[in-house]
Order: sequence, then structure tokens, then C-alpha cells
Amino acid sequence: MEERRDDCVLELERALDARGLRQTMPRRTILGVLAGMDRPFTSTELTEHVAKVDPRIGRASVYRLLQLLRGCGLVERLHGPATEAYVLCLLRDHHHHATCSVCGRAETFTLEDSASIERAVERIGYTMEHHVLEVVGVCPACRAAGHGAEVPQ
Amino acid sequence: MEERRDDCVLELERALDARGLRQTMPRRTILGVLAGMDRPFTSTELTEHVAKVDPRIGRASVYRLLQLLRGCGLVERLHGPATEAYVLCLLRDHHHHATCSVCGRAETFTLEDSASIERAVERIGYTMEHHVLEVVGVCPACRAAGHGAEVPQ
DNA sequence: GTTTTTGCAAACCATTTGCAGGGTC
DNA sequence: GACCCTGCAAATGGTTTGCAAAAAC
Repeated sequence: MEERRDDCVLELERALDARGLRQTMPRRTILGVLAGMDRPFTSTELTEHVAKVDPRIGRASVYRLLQLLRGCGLVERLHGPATEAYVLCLLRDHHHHATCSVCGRAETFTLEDSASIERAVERIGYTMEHHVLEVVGVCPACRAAGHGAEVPQ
Repeated sequence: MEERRDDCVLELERALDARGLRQTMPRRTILGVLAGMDRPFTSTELTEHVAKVDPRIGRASVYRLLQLLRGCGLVERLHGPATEAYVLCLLRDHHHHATCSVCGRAETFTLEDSASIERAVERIGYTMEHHVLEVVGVCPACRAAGHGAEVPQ
């Protein structure tokens, strides 16, 4: 678990490196916090967690890094029906996010074939360039715990 | 075209009526402007257009009505890659929006079969409850006009 | 030593809200 | 006449920016 988090930080640091961005203490701290997030988070949550680790780090630095990472595609923004959050995603290729309506954790998935979407779009005469897909559902753990899905009515 | 707009206003007024909401001059004006929007719009665009028709109407009323209509599902919010806008949509059932990257106009479409999405979601063990899909592409008119798509490479 | 980053505070922008007066049912 | 709606102006909340000092390369 902890290695997972460290790997994550390493990967993020590598990404900064690759862009010629500097390795600084505030950035390392923020990346560490980011890597420890186990679900989509708001900017406020992130800044609060960062402040808990090191109160000297300002909001602005958090936002600036968040923006850099969004530029690299390492952080994305989710806007579900009631969701408005950022997610860390190390998966580099095109993917989507499924958020659990019970525990709030998110998982990425890929559509192995977007043909049915493309067909639907062609039906109105459009040529598809990009698509954004977000899913809300119940994750395996929460379902096993009896939440969601098979509730009688 | 003009009838289309009037029909649109009528439908919106009926929706307000159905919720026991009052028919007022500012609301009628805003609905008229809304019905005339031929593409997704920002709140600023909307308030500016409204102000042009009747400068006495305040921003707050526009926002309040926008919110009511969102509650009725008559206005939705689009958040594409570079998009952050509202759309008027009279289509009552579940649907999606395709926005043209050339002219900016949007069209609704429906997925006649979301099985491939459901399958992809099941692959990660999730049970799907809702999905949000947004498409960006080129509309038939713009493609015919030579924009997008068949540009060599 | 040069260039990038940082923290701070102020600026911003879209949106919401409190309130007293005015319009609608 | 009761209650809803309005405009206004002020409050809000998230995010960005200008700047001089500090840190990284």
C-alpha cells in the first residue's frame, strides 16, 4: 500500500521532470498528499490535507500544481450530477471514471469499443472527435457489503 | 423558425405552470431569450442578451430562473474539455449532447443501446446507476462546408 | 547567476443570498 | 390580501494573479 503510494509519487515526479519543471519541497509534499488520496477530492480537501502536513504551503501553490498536472493529464476533473471534484489518474491512455455512489471511490475503465456511441452520433449526422463518459454506480466492495443494487425495491 | 421559438416559450411556460410557479414579465422575457439561443451559452451571454431586451431585469432573476429550469431538466449544464455552458433541452427522456467543434451548435442524441458501456463497467465489478456522456464533433452542416473530418491528415 | 517557484494578499468571476418593495394569483 | 418574485447590493467560494523574496538548477 505504502509502496503503491511511493510509486505514485515517483511517477508524478518523473512527469514534472519530463517537462523541465523543478523539484521543490512544496511540490513534493503536495504530490505526496495527492498520491495518498483514495478517492476524488475537492480543491478544499486537498489544500486542507496539505496544510495539515505543512502549514507553510499556500493555497496558490496547490492550485498551480493542480493545474500543471491537469495539463499533463495526470489529474482530471469530474463533474457528475452531484460531483465536482478532481481525480488523480496515472492511466495514460483514453479512459473513463466510474464513481461509487456509496463509498465515493472512483475506478477507471476503458470502453473497448465505442462503436455504439459512434453509431448514435452518426445517426444525427455528426462526426465524433472526442467523447467524455462518466459513470456513477456501486463498486464491488460496497455491493458485497449489501449496499445499492439488490435492495428490494 | 419563429414559430419554433414561440412553441419553445410555450413549452417552458407550461413547465413553470405545472410547478405552480408564477408567470411574470421578467420570466417571460428571459424565456424568450432562452428560446432564441441557437447553441449552448454561458450565464454571461444569457444575462447580456436579457439586458439588451430589458435592462431592468437583474442578473439574479436570470440565475434564479436558470436554476428552476435546471431543476425541471429543461436546462442542462455542459462541461466538455473546453466547454462550460448551459443548454436548453426540451427533450424529456434520457439523452446526450453532441457539440460541434466548428460552429458550436449542439444537438441531442440518444444511445439506443448502452450495453457496451454497461459491459465495460461490469468488467471492473461496478453496477451502473447513471452515466453522463458528452460528445464533441463536427455537425453535418460544417462538414458539408468543408470543415473538420476529411482534412488530409 | 539566472530562471523558476513560492507565499501572501488582493483581484476575479460566476453564482447565491438577504431584504424590502412590487407584482401575481 | 397572502405569498411569490424582483432588483439591488453585498456576501460567497473557488480559483487566479502580481509581486518581491527564496529556492532550484
